[in-house]
Amino acid sequence: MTPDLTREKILQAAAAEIHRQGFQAASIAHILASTGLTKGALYHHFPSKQALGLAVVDEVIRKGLEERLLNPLREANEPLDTLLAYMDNRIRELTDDAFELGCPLNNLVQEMSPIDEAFKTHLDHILHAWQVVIEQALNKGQTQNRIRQDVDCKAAALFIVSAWEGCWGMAKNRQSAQTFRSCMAQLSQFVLSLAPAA
Amino acid sequence: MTPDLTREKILQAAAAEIHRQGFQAASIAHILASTGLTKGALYHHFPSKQALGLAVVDEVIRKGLEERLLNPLREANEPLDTLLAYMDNRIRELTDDAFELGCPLNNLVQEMSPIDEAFKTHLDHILHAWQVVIEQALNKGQTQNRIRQDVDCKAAALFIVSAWEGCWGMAKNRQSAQTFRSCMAQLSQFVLSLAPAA
DNA sequence: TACAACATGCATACCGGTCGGTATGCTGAT
DNA sequence: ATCAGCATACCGACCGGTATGCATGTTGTA
Repeated sequence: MTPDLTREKILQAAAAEIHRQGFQAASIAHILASTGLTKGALYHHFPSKQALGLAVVDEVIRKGLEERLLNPLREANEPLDTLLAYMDNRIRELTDDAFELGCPLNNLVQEMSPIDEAFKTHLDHILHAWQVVIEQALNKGQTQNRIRQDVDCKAAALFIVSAWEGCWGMAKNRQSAQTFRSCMAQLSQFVLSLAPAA
Repeated sequence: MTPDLTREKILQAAAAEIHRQGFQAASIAHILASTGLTKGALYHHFPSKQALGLAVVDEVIRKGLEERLLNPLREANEPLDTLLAYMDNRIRELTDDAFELGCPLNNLVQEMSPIDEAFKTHLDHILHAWQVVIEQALNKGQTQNRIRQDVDCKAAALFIVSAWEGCWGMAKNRQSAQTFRSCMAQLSQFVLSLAPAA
């Protein structure tokens, strides 16, 4: 068993525990119990619980979003279609149990941003990257005349990300994929309402 | 000092502590220290920490929302104007420090809904009442021909509440009233986009 | 009206359990 | 012989909750 694999096991277990309980309520003991490792292993690879949490943010949450959404959007020729298609995919694929625990990113933002500067910074980097990617997608849409020229792409992108997380939050409370579907459909309508009058 | 006043002091202190730290991280000792009271007082008026939290939800958070928004909307002749005016008021009046801690309702929803059934139920009652009030405002707007007849008022109301909380969440992460202003302005645009073509 | 009996409204002291973190020891590879 | 890679044992701090004590009314009874 290589050291890197041990580190990865701890990271994944921590990500799952944090997703379930939140960061503050996440128990080091639970994380270790689910891996079969002990504190020696954890504190060999991570100096503190906070460092472990930040590693989860950067190496699990951020990486996941980059791969699923941000990179495809950056490389797309028709990013507007890619964005709408991705929203549509999420609507169809995510099931009820996905909303039991909510969006890992949104969860940490709500919990940690006001009480931990480092978390706030790392999380905001993700949200900002997300916003910028959507903003550029809207900009490209403007050059293609698929978005009205008077639209403030930066503000619209900020709203889209915010509302997206808001949809997650509502679906999490209802624990209902149907709620998420309905919400995201309205968000799609908002994006479409940015198009020029037919 | 009447018993009711003691209870109220505990409630307010608990609401503030929960707003700052979240429910799970909220410390009974901190709450009591800020009031000058002791555990005897608290456990005389509330059987448990959970009961105290639920009382905060019902008697502080819910009551506040009812008085500020829900009741005025229910009684309004032009609820659509009342809604837009309220959103505008919030945009202008709330300052940066209001977003340091975020929306008390949204905070608890994100933290407690997945891990405590009682919290989930009580919080969902508030969200549902909020949604219904907005839905009825949109319905009234339809009878007044200020909202298109093809609009799904229930779905639109659900999205408005979700996005509203999403705006809070983003502003909380950025700790910026300007972010909230920009976001809520886009939400206003969404509401206006439900109107018939001019 | 006088006094006992009792309940209300707290304060104080204490409990077991869990937390994150550390100091130390062992083991195998280099 | 050294050091990375872990395991084990232990620590003080804090947690929510409880048991008990003690005033201050409030009520029942003669």
